[in-house]
Amino acid sequence: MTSEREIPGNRAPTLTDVAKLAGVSVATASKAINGRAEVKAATRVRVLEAAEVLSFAPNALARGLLSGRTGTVGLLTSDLEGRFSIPILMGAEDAFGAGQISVFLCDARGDAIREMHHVRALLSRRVDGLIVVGSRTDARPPLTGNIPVPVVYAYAPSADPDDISITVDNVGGGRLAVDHLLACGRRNIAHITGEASFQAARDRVEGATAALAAADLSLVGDRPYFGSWDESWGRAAARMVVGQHPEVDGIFCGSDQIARGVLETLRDLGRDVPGSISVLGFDNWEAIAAHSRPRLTSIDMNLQRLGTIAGQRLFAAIDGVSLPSEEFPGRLVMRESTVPVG
Amino acid sequence: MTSEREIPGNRAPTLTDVAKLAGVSVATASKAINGRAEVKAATRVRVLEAAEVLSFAPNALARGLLSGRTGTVGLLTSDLEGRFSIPILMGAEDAFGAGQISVFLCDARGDAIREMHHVRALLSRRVDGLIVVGSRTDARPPLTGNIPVPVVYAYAPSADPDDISITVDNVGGGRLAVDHLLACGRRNIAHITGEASFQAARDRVEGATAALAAADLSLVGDRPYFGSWDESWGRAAARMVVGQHPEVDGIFCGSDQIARGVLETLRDLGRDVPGSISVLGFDNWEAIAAHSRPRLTSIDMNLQRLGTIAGQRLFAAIDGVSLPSEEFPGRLVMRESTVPVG
DNA sequence: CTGAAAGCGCTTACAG
DNA sequence: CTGAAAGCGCTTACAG
Repeated sequence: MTSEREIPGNRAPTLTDVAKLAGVSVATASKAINGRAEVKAATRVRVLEAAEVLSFAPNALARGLLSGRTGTVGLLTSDLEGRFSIPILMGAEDAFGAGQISVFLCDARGDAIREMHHVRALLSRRVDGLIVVGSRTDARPPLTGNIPVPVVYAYAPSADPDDISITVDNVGGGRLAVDHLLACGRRNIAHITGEASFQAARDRVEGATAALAAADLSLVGDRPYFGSWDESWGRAAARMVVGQHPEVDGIFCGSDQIARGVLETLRDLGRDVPGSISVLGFDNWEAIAAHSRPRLTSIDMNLQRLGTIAGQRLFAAIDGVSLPSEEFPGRLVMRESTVPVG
Repeated sequence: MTSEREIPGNRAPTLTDVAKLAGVSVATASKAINGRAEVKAATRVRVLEAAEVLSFAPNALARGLLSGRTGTVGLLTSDLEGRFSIPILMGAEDAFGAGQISVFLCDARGDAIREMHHVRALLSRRVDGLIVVGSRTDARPPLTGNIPVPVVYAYAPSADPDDISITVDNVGGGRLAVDHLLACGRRNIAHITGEASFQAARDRVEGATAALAAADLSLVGDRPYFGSWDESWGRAAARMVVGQHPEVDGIFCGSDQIARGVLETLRDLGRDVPGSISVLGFDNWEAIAAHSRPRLTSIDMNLQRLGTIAGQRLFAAIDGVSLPSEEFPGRLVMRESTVPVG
C-alpha cells in the first residue's frame, strides 16, 4: 500500500514537493535522491521517506534537458508485419531493457517519406541513437539528412560501407545447409528457393554451390530453382524436380514454407522423408517447421541475438566507441526431416 | 542538400542559435516558428530560413517540460513473440502515427516485476497515457500503484470493470463461425479447439453452442473437443471425430493451426473438403490459412483495428473524454474450405 | 553538510 | 510587431 497525499492541482509530485515535505532545500533533496555522498544519513532518510510518501518519480525530461542525454533510443522498422523484424526488435529491447534506456518504436511501412517524418520526430525528442531494422537483407539507402546521433543498421545493411551494419551471413547459411546434407550422406542435392530478386536468395545459392563444389559436386539440375517463398511453389517445384531428376536425395529449401510444400508433395508421391530424401528448410519458423510431418530440420539465423548485438553496438557508439560492422552466422536446428544414411 | 553550419561544441542547434542567426530575440524566433500571428511576415521568413540553414529541430523535452504534455505514449506488451500483439501494436501505432505522438515500446515478457519496472520508467518519462496489450483474452490484474495517466487495456481486459478495455468478442466469433457452417447447409458440426484454460476457447464454445441451439441442434459428440492449439491435436482429434461420428459434415476449429491439422487428416482419409465436409479456422493467420489445401476459410478478429480503436480511446481519455469499454466483433474470411451444399 | 543561484531549451504573459 | 523576464523540474558548481 502506497499512502497517497494531495498534491495541489493534481499534478505529478516534483522535487520541490519532496523537499518541502522533508523540510530541506531542493538542492539537498536532489543530492539525497541521487545518492551523492555529501548528505547526512538522517537527512537522506527523511528525503527518501518523503519521496516514497508522494510516490515521487524524477522528471526524466528535466534531467535530459540538463544532461544532454535522454536515455532513449529510436527503433525504426520498415514493416512490423514481417516476421523478421520482431525477433530483432525483441533482441534490441533486451539489450536496452536491463539498463535505463527506453525505446521509441516507429514503423515506416516501407515508405521513405514516413521514415523521414519519424526520424525528424525522434531527433526532436533527442534520442541518443537509432537502430534501423530492414525487412530484407538487400542493402538499403542510408538515412538522409543531418543525423547528429549514432545509427546502427540491422538485418538490411546500409549501402554506405562506412555505416555500422549488423547482418545475417546468408552465404554461410547456405553452406551450413548443404554441408549438413552432405554429412547425412546425400550426394544429389537440389535447391528450391524464393525470388531471385532477393539478395538473401542469391547469397544462399552462392553458399550452397560453394559447399557442393568443395565436394566436387554441383546442384541437381545444375541450377537453383527460383520461384516464390511460399508453399505452393514448394509443392510445384518438388514435383518437377523429382520428375526430372529421380535420383535426387536431398532438397535444400530457401524457406520453411517452401520446405513445407516440398514435404507435402513428397508425401503425396509416396517418397520417404527422411529415409530416401532429406529435406532442409530455412528460417526455423517454429509454427511452420515444428509441426510438419516429419518435423523440419532448418537453419536458424539467430535474429534475436542479432538484435541484441545491434543494441550493444549502438550503446558503444553512443559512448564514442565505434565497433565495426558484423555478419552473423546461423545455426542448424535438427528435427526429423534429415538423417544420416548408411 | 541541406547546407551545414558549424555550431560551437557540435551540439544540436537551439532556438538561441536560430534567433542569433536571424538577428531577433528568442521570443520572436519562437513565435515565428510556431506560427503565431503577431510576427511580421519578413521577420518570420528570416527566422524560418535560419532554422532551415541550421536544420533546427525544436527540443521536445523543453517543450514537454513547459506544457506538461510530452506527446508520448507507452505501449506495454506482455509478449512480442505472440502473433496477437503485433497487429494490435501496428494498429495503435497507426492511430498515433498520423499525429505527433511517439510510442515507447516495452515488452514485459509476461513478468509482473518487469512490467512494474517499465511502468515506473514510463511515468518518469511523463508519458501522456498507457496502452496495455495482453497476449490472451483472459482478464488480467490492473496495473498497480499510483498511475496518474489514462490507461487503456487491449485484447486482455483489466479485471477491474471500471477500467477501459478494448477486447475481442469471442462469443460472437464462435456464433459467426457456426452460423456460416449452417448457412452452408451443414447440420452435423463438431468443434475442435485448444486448451480449456483459455477464456477464448470457452467463449467460442459458448457462441458456437448458442448458434446451434438456435437451430435446434447441438455439437457432434455433444461437447467440444478441447486439446492444444496446434496441428498435431487437429490431426489426432479429426481422426477420432470422423471415426466416432462418420456423419460429421462441418468442423469448426479453434485456431487455423488446428484446422490445418484437421485438413491433413481428412486428406489422408480421403474425405472431400469442402465437398463432403466443411472446415473453418480461427485467427485468419495468413501464413497458415492461405496456403493449405484447400485454402482455409477463417474468422478474423480484426486485431489491427482493435489496436487503432485502443489508440483512439487513449487519445480521448487524455483529452478528458472517457469512452466506455468495447467488445470487438470478428469477420468471416471465405476461402475454399467451406462451400454451400445443395 | 546545506542551500541560494545559475542554467538546460523552450514558451508565454507582459511591457514597450 | 518585438524583446526582457519569468518559469517548467531538475542538477551542479559554489558559498557558507
